Amino acid sequence: MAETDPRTPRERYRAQVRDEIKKHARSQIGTAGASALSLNAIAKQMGMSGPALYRYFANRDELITALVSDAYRSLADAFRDRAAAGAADLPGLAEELRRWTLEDPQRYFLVYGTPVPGYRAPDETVRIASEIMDVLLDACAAAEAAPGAAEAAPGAAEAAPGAAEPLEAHLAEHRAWAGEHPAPAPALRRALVFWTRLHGVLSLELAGHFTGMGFDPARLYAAEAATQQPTWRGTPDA
Amino acid sequence: MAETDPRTPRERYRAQVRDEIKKHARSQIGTAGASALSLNAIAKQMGMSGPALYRYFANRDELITALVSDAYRSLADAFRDRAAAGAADLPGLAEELRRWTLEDPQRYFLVYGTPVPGYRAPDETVRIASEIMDVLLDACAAAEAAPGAAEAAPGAAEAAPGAAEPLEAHLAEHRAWAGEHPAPAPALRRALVFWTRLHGVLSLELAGHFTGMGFDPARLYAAEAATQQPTWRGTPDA
DNA sequence: TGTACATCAGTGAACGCGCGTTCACTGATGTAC
DNA sequence: TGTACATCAGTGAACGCGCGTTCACTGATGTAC
Repeated sequence: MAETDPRTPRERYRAQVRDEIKKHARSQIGTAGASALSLNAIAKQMGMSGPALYRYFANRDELITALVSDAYRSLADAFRDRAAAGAADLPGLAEELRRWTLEDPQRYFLVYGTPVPGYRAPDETVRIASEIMDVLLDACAAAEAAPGAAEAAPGAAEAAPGAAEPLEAHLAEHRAWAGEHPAPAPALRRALVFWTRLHGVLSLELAGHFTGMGFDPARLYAAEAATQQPTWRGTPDA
Repeated sequence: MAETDPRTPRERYRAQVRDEIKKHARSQIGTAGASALSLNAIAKQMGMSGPALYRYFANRDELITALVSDAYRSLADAFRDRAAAGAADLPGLAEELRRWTLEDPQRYFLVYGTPVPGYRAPDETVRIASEIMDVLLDACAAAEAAPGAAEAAPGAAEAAPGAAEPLEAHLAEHRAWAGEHPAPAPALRRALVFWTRLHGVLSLELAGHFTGMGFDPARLYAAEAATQQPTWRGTPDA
């Protein structure tokens, strides 16, 4: 079962220390904020001298880049795994996003938070972001094809009819972000709306804007996640 | 028309310099990020020595506190003014929020962004936040009473019926955040949903997650803002 | 198997820098008689 | 109106600190013959 590791012991050791550095970096970011990352402080936590870290990362920016890439990667993996398990319907993805976020909020900040001061995200992130979007579009295309989607589609049944159609028309003409995905315009709209609604709850929740309000954000999140699910013919939950 | 200013020339001068410090602080935050605020850098920009700022703010934290309070205050004022002008319907408030946000994005970050490292927001902000919520609840209560609200209310007409009612029930039992406001449960729900949907678009937009996607976030925002508006009896926009 | 050499992880000293903040001061502005 | 005094904005030097990063080095680990 355990495949023979082609790496030399030294390479294994390197990878291990690299991971430990990132682990400490993550925990430091978690308590202090994105831009408050100090190489010297990490080294101290690890019982090493500061300059030792330069064996593993060329400089501070490269460490941050690695953290950002890892964060993107972990979300994309979570989505891909869920899709591979056949549970990539919209509520399933919503649940996965929330789980991923709350399990380790600093990851969320790295990907979706206020951009770090002078830092420019690596190009890799663009590619991973579109992987994530692909899973989402698959789910939306499926939802679109489900019975009941046509009549009960939010665009048609939601309040203020007529507000959604122009958006769909606009998206149909500006679908570069969807890449090669063949999702029809209503699915594109569904994906964006789904995505922004979830982030609306999550971002306010993480920024602490619901603390002291008394209600449970998870309920709000679940309700928002459900808005993009086509209506059943039968009764819900039965 | 110009009322006699009861302040002494010295007091006026103090207020003026204080404002100028905050102005430079804001522009510094805007380009660099929330926690990258340096008193010495501000002083240099103003052609003063660093210690001079201590005549106006006891320390760095007090400056940040002032900036945060100002940001909250300016949004509350914008909402209050809009309400006073009789244009505090939900699309109107959505428009105001977007205008306020894009006019000066650092204000948005100060209020709704990733919390600053070790910084604790002043208690004043809680009070101002509830002022904002009050205007929102007024608008939602009005929307709730509008013709068409009952049938076309998002809770009833949106996809996945049955997902909204439990949320309303939960909110009815946890309405501490609504303060004294007599808004009924559906209005509470409407306010929260409206609010989080707008922030979902804004936060992703400001974090740059729509750049390169090709479509216009303003369209998405407008569509989301319209979801909580009750349907007319007649045809929309006509 | 043993020796000679190369690789490379980690150290400690040092660099220049900018930070928040204090302190004793100077000099201008305002106030009281 | 003029003088004496108090107030207070702003300065310059100094503090200790932690930062990212470089450099020459030591000593352990791995490789080649």
